[in-house]
Amino acid sequence: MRIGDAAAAAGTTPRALRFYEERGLLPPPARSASGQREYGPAEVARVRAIRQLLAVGLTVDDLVSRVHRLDLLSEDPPRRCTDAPGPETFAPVIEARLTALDTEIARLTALRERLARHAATGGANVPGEV
Amino acid sequence: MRIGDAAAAAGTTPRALRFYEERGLLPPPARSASGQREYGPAEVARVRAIRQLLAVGLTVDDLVSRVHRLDLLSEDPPRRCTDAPGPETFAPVIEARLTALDTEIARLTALRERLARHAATGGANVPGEV
DNA sequence: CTTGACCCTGACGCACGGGTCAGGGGTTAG
DNA sequence: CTAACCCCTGACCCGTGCGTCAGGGTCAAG
Repeated sequence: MRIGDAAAAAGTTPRALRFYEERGLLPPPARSASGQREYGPAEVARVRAIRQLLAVGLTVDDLVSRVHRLDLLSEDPPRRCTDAPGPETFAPVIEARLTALDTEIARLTALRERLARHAATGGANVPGEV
Repeated sequence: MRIGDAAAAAGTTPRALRFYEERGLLPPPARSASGQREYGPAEVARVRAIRQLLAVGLTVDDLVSRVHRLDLLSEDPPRRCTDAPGPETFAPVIEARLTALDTEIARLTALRERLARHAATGGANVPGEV
């Protein structure tokens, strides 16, 4: 499978695949004699796993730090009783991400409050920063 | 007053003042013979107004679109019964900003939910997008 | 006069996940 | 053989509000 089909199979674009590879999320794939990337079902599954984790709010760097666990997620039967703790390995980054999200949500909510008050009062004074 | 003092008086930096000027939020100030910017109390007040609006969540572009109303806000006695509707003039952008904030908050909240579920279930499947 | 603090313009950096050329080569059906 | 489509690498673009050099003039005090 060449990059276009692999990307389509994983629900993304060739550019994204090259990007993941460049960032170290995908191992350098096999190349055809003329230098074109060749992908198999395993890499497509891995890309799916990457996309799920990204969609859920993790960043590329989060994944890079745990890249060695990505394979565990790409396998169809989630046999997570082998020896590795399975997806829980992502717990630390997920925790951190949750905290960051909470902080950001709180910040935006406070901002929203202030903006609403600002609109209501006519915008004279806002407490101020430092 | 030169730029450093003006910036300090407004609670910001020289770079920010040049930036506002470049973006059209501040009119080009008077210059000394040697080309240095000269500011008076009026511009400092205007910068304060700009900073308040930014702090409240509006963007520079929001302000640019209503730049002609900034002067009204910079005056000390909020005489908003002259002829212009006063700060309410910012209502449209504030509305838009509130909507944008709500959307963003909702997005992050949903993300947080998904991430939390992902962590709880062990990260097997996330519904997916298109 | 010299020093140190301030000012000038112009231009790149940042965080994020790719999008979008540009210029050149591979591949395959008709 | 050729059109039409795919792939390659390298490099710039987006949005936000400035921060931070770089290289060079200006100003006030000692």
